[in-house]
Amino acid sequence: MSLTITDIAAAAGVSQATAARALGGYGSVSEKSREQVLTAARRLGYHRNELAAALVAGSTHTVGLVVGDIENPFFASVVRGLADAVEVEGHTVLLANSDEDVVREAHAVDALRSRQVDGLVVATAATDELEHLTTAAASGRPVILIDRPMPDSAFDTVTVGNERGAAGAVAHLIGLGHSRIGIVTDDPAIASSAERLLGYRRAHREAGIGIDPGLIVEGGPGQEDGRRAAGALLDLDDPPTALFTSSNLATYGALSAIRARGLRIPEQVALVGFDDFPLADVILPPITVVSQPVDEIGREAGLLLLRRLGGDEGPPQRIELETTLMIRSSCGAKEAERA
Amino acid sequence: MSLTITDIAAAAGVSQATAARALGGYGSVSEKSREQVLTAARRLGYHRNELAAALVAGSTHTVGLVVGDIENPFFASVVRGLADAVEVEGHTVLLANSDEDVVREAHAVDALRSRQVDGLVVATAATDELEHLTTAAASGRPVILIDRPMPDSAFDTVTVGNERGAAGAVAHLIGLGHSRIGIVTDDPAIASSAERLLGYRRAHREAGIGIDPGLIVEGGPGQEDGRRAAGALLDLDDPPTALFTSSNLATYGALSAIRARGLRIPEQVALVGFDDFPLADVILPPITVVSQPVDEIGREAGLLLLRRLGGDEGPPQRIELETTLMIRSSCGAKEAERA
DNA sequence: GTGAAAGCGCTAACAC
DNA sequence: GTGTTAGCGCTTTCAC
Repeated sequence: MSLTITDIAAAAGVSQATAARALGGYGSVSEKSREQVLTAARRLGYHRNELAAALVAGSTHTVGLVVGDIENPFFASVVRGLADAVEVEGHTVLLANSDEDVVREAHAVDALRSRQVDGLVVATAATDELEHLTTAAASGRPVILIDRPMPDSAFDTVTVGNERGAAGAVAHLIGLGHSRIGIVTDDPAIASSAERLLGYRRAHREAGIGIDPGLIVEGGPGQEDGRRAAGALLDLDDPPTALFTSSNLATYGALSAIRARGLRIPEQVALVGFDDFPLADVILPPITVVSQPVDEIGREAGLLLLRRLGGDEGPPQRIELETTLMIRSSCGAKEAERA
Repeated sequence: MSLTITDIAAAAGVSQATAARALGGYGSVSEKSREQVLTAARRLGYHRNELAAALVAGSTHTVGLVVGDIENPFFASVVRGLADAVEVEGHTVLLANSDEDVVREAHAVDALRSRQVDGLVVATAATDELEHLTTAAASGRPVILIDRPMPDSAFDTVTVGNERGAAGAVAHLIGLGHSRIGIVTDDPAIASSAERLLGYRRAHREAGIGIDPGLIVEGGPGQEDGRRAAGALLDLDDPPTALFTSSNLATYGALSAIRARGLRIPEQVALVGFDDFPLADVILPPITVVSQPVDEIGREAGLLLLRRLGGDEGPPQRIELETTLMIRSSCGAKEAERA
């Protein structure tokens, strides 16, 4: 259907192998035949079939990425970071959504593997049923886990300091005088969410403040989950004076719940979110967040993957990136208090 | 390296061809050998190599998508819509960013084509140099253009009623008493942006209001461009009383410029944006926007692509989706005025 | 229904 | 430096 190397070889008057060498840039070809082949290729509009090349060479120059939801700005940035990082080496990203569902994730991994991706980057929704990931890794393809830590696994991971970041945010709230702080968690089965809850607890412990279990509410992956959870917190008889939301969509939901009740931020309820988001510094009031180096997560995963593809056989890497507390105005911190 | 059909065939005690038929679900296989093959495959953990299959069958079950910027929520939703639509038929999305640059776009198209995608969906940054797209289409692979109309081309397109939508938004502003309305355009070379400007003009014309050319400012693809452009408008000696922003990132930028100047919306400056965005209805004040059916754009493109892949040889389709004016509070419209 | 054999477009030995 | 010859893992005739 399309032109093949053989067509170009014929047009250039050389053998198929020589044409392949000239086109592929490997082996040795005389300047003369090189030119002839390249000219013929250009003239006829030849397009290389990477598939055929991959079938024999064993590399598709394609990396698979599985995210929970591409519409989540966090993942969008991860995609961007990964794409930018691997693109410079000629790789392209095959994308799949899991909708935070382990079964769909396994399907996605399968779909990507069957397309022979060189490696896989996945923000897994799994906690224990890692079989689809271990078998993928066992097949010899590097698998890099992002965002959600996997302490006892042999996978390379790129994560952020969830516990430390969360603890810092909650400590900030406590420092501002809050002692009843509600937390809207993500799905607690997701390790990053669990770690953020750990940070919440640690900050309380270190400040010598007890935790009212009723102030810990389980959200979920979507904005609506966050809205519901934050709403439940705000509707308590003795509501918290501050909210800590465990993900950007949870923050969206909390914002929505707060607005729906006509509450003023930070006077009536303070708010800190984990993960920065577009407009966070533009809306009124600007929202204080624990900012994650989102692009960098994707970039580091891409770089690590590239290293693995380059033959790095070292022990599992656990890259942990730092978060930054971006103090804006949603907690009532005065300019002077911003360290 | 990985298991092949031949391995399974051997394990099942049948020929490679029979195993392939059982595994591929084509041709005719007896119930007995079928079972044997499938069992062996499951037991050994066989994974089909789609590449090899694609090489002979001619379909990779992969569609290419080129967007300007995956971090733009508009494109993120398009990706989601497309992925969901094609996934049900077993296709996967190969994603590439163009950064709104025609050269990078051409590279992206090349990268996707060489990976033998079955079809291409692209939000092209091109206006006249369509060669990379026409040659792609000429190669027999369906190419669907989204978001940006291409009136004189032979491509299938999925767009929205840009002019109508923009005109409606501006008419809304005029109806509220505004006569000095600034517009922050996207790159005017992009057809959708040009159409939105046309809508802006038409609304003025139909209302019998003259346009001050100084009120038309060119933005760009990013938030920063919008901020700069909106800022220029606001800093005019005789600034507009209302702003119409031509894209969501332009709206972000305008919001930022407005906040930086401490202006109140809508009292000191009204605002309508083209394209809805997360939090638009949650921030204060909620922002009036021309909402596009974003998921549907991707979905329709996916469905159309699937139809083309299914053999539909009909004339170029031009699907134009409707926008909706979401009246919120950023223009000062009273509840009563909301039709 | 099943097997043998050819071939998709390419890379990679291996001779010359 | 260049051509010949094998495959990569699969689908697809074509006999049987």
